[in-house]
Amino acid sequence: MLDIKFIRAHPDIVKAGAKKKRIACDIDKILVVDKEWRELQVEVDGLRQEQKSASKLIGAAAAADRPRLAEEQKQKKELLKVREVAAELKQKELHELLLRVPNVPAEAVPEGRDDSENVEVKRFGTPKKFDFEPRDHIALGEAQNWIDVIAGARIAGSRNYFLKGDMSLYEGAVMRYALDLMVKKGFVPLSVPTLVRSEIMVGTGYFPGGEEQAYRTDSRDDMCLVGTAEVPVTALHQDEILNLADLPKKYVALSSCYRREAGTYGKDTRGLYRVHQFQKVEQVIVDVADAERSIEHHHAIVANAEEVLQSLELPYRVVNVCGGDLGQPQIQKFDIETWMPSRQNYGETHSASRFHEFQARRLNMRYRDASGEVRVCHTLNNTVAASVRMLIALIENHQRRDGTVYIPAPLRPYMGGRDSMGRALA
RNA sequence: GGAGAGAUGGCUGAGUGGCCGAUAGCGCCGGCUUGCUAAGCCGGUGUACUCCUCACGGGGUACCGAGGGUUCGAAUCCCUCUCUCUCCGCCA
Repeated sequence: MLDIKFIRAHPDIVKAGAKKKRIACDIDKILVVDKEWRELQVEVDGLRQEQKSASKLIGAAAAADRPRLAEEQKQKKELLKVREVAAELKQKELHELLLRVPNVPAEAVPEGRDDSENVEVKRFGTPKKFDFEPRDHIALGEAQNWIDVIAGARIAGSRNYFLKGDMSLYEGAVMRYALDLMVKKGFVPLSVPTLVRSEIMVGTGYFPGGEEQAYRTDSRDDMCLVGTAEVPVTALHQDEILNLADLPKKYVALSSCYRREAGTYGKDTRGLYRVHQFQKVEQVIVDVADAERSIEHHHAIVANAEEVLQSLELPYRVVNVCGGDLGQPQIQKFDIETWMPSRQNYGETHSASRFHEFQARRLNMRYRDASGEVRVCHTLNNTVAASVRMLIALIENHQRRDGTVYIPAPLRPYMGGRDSMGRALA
């Protein structure tokens, strides 16, 4: 959420930002509602003041006079009540409008309509040329009895799956490797709730707007399954005023992630590229409101993810996501796309977002700066490793002619020291 | 799931209808004092919104878990909800 004061002072910047993101947003209406609300609030405050001072006089008055004075005061309550209700409704209207104002994208965000206009900023490694016809992860997984999408669909519907045998272990290996790497870098590991209140989804910027993408329980509980550990981790310090000395907060969390993938029928239907549930290790940083530092953090969390991919010998590229492909909350986003032979293309495996104070303001997450002033924090996050997409990249890129799969060195300790898995196929 | 107790400022903890945005202690900040790793004394110390002011600063309103209600007036009384604790039951 943007600061209403910022919108008042710089409506043109906010409008230009929304335009760059291709998000419709009526800023002029917000300014009108804001003005109306403030006028009502001033009136209500004045009426309350009168009412309070009158009440004090009644308290001080002789007992005999009180009933008469109270009766007089009762008459005056009506106007106050009417104006209070009006001010409250107006404030609510303003708040709901503000929740939908997109964050202003950074200068460095390229212009563009959709992901086809994202700008590649880095490429690492070279897609391997196979001297045999490589299998895609499904063919390989089914042949090795590692993946069962038929059973997944039977048990849980389409876009669900079972990982079996070594693939189940391999998923754990990748996750644990990613987690351990981040802990070595000083990130504090967290185990988090994945079923959260709706207000947390609002606080992190997923609602309003993203309701269709989240699984929700029925009205008995009205809870939401998170699509990423970013949600509970970022919200950990909701409503707190943090100590400057404790910042930055760096967290890493492994969690299950749940996504409805509404509106994706017919897209990525084969295989495990787009699924409803997966495992992910996520990195989150909460720090002071300093744009330069946030940019440094942004580059650092991208570098952390690159380190994972490089050490696992996977070719990838980094793209600077264009305005039209940015979500409402981000000020800038870098996606990392890893080479996937079955797609003959790079596929998104990581997403590094910088939010400025957008999330922290919604979550009311603040800190006291060196001068004692209370300020809203900045937040960032990035994937470290997301399970099925990483597994796709790993087994497709590292497959051999005979159907066995090479295990990169960092994962071997987590796989009983083996450098290969799978049996030779005919 | 049943019964009971509770939720107050950074922390501890008073406060059962007006003198309470809130006693006190701790912590923190500033100053004074004493030559001795520390103590004492004095003062200050919440957040948000808003109005006035170029500004320094000042005024107003709201907030005692959340939301409603009663009342001229609510931290205090009533209702609902959330959370915490204790006991019982059930259970991974």
